[in-house]
Amino acid sequence: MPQTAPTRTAQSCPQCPIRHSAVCSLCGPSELAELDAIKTYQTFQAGDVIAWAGEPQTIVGSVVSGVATLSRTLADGRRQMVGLLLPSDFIGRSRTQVAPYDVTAATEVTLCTFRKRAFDEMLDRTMHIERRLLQMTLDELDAAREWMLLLGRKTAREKIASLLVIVARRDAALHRREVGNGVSFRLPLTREAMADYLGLTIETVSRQISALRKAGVVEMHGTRDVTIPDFGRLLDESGDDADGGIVS
Amino acid sequence: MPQTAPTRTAQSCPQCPIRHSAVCSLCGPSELAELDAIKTYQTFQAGDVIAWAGEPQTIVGSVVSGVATLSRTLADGRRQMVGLLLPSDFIGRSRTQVAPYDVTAATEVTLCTFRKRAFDEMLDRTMHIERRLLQMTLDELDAAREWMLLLGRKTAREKIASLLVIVARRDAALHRREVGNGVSFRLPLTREAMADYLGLTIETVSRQISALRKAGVVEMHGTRDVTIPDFGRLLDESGDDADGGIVS
DNA sequence: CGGGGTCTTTGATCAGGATCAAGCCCGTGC
DNA sequence: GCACGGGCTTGATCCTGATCAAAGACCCCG
Repeated sequence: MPQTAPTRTAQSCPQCPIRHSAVCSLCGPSELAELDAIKTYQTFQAGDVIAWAGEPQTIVGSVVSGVATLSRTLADGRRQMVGLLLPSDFIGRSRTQVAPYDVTAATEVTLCTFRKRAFDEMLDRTMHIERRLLQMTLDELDAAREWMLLLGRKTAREKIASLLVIVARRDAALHRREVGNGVSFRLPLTREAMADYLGLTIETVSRQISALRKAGVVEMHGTRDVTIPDFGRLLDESGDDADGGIVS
Repeated sequence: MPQTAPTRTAQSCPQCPIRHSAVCSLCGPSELAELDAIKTYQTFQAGDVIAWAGEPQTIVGSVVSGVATLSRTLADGRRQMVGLLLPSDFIGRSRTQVAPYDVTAATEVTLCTFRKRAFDEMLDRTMHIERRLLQMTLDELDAAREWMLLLGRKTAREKIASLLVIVARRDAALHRREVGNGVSFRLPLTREAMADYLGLTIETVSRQISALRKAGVVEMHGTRDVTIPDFGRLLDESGDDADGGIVS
C-alpha cells in the first residue's frame, strides 16, 4: 500500500520482503538496486538497546515500524531524550565511527539496516542519496529546535499538550488522515519515556495528564489510548502561536 | 592567515576582499569560481534583525565574523534561543522559502551572502557542496542535541558553567590554542542573550555567575571578560560526564 | 562633568515542579 | 484464587528558579 508523508518525499517500498505499514525511507525513493544488495532487516523488542553512546557505531538504517529514542545521560544519571525516531526516520550516520547517543527501542522496532562500510562506499558513488540525507537532517534539525523551545520555555502542562499534538499529527500523517476533532491514537511511549522527552519527572507527567483530563481537553481510555474531543483546545494548551507548530 | 577549526574542514578564504580573522566556510574549501560571482558581503550592527521568522527567506550565506543568534518566540512573548551562529556557521537554507527562526546579530556581524536563486541553481549542478552542507548540518544537529540535554536536565549553575565551557572552547579553537588553566576570553553575549540561550532569566544568570565567582571557579574583569583559573573545576561544575563535552 | 539610558547586580517573596512516600490498577504466573 | 511486579496515580513537603522591586555600574553624548 502506497504511503505518503506530507513533508517527506517517502514512497512505498515494494521490494521490502516484510509486511509493514510504513516506509523504508531510502529503499523506496532511491530506486537503487545496489541498496537492496546490502540491506537486511532487524527487529528489536521494547526496551532493547540498539546502540550505546560512545561505542563503535555498527548500525546505519531507517525505522520501518515502531518507535525508538535517542538519549544522553549526565554523570549522575539524569537522562534527556534528544531524538524520537518514528517510521521513515534514519538511524546512524555515515563516516562517523562512534555513536553519539544511546538508541533504545521504545516499542517493538523493525529496522531496515545496511552494512556500514558498503553504505559509505555507495555514498561516495551516488551523490543523490546525500541530497536526500541532507533534507532529512534539516527536518531533524528543525524538530530539535522546536523541542528546544519546549524544553527551555514551556510549562509542564504546555509540554504535555505539545507532545500530544506531535503524536496526534504524526499518527494522522501515518494513516493519511487530517488531524481534527475527535481524533484517537495510542501513545507509543511510557510515562517514563514521556518524562525523558519533556525534561520532567514521571509524577509531573502523570499529574498533568490527569489535569488535562479533568479539564476535558483529552479523554483517556486506559493508560495509553487518547481521544482529543477538540483539537483547537489542545493547540491552545500547547502554548504555540498560531501555527508555528512543531515540525516532524 | 590560515585558520583551521578542529571539527570542520574549513580553510582560509584568500579571495575574500575584506579583512577578517575567520573563515568563509564555503568560499574557502569549495574552490569554485562560480561562488565568487554570486557572493556579496553584508554587515549588521549588534541588535539588528537579519531575518524574521515566518517572513520570506532572502539571505543564504555564512558568518565571517561576529555572533548571531537563532530564536523563536511563544505567543505570550517567552523567547528561546535555538541556535548560536559563530564564524564559519551557515545561515539560511536552500530550497526553503520561509525563514523558520528569527536571526539577530548579537555583536557586529559580517556575512558572506549569496543570491538565493543563483545559489540553488549552483547546488543542482555541483553536488559536492551538498556533501559539505550535510556535514555542517549534522554538526549543528549534534550541538542542538547537547543543548537539549542542557535545557532539559541541567541546573542553573550547570547551565552557566556549560556555556562558559562552550565559549572558551570555541574561542580557543578560533585562535588555535588549547583550552587550559588560566584561559581568558570575552563573552560575546549580553546577560539577556545568555538567559535566552539557557532557558533562564537574566536575574538567575547574574546570580549564578556571581556564585561561580565567589566560589573561585571564574574571575570576572568587568562584566564581559572572563578568566578561568582551573578549567577542570569549571568542567566539574558543568555536570557533563568525563568528556562527552558539548559539540560546537 | 553631569545626566539619562541601558545593562547588571542584589534582595525579598512566590510558585511550579522535584522529591519522598504510599497506594492503585492490571496483567502474569503459581 | 492469590501473590507478585511493573507501570501509573495521588498526596505532602521541599527547593530551585521565577517574579517583583530597587539600587548600582557603565556608557554614550551633550
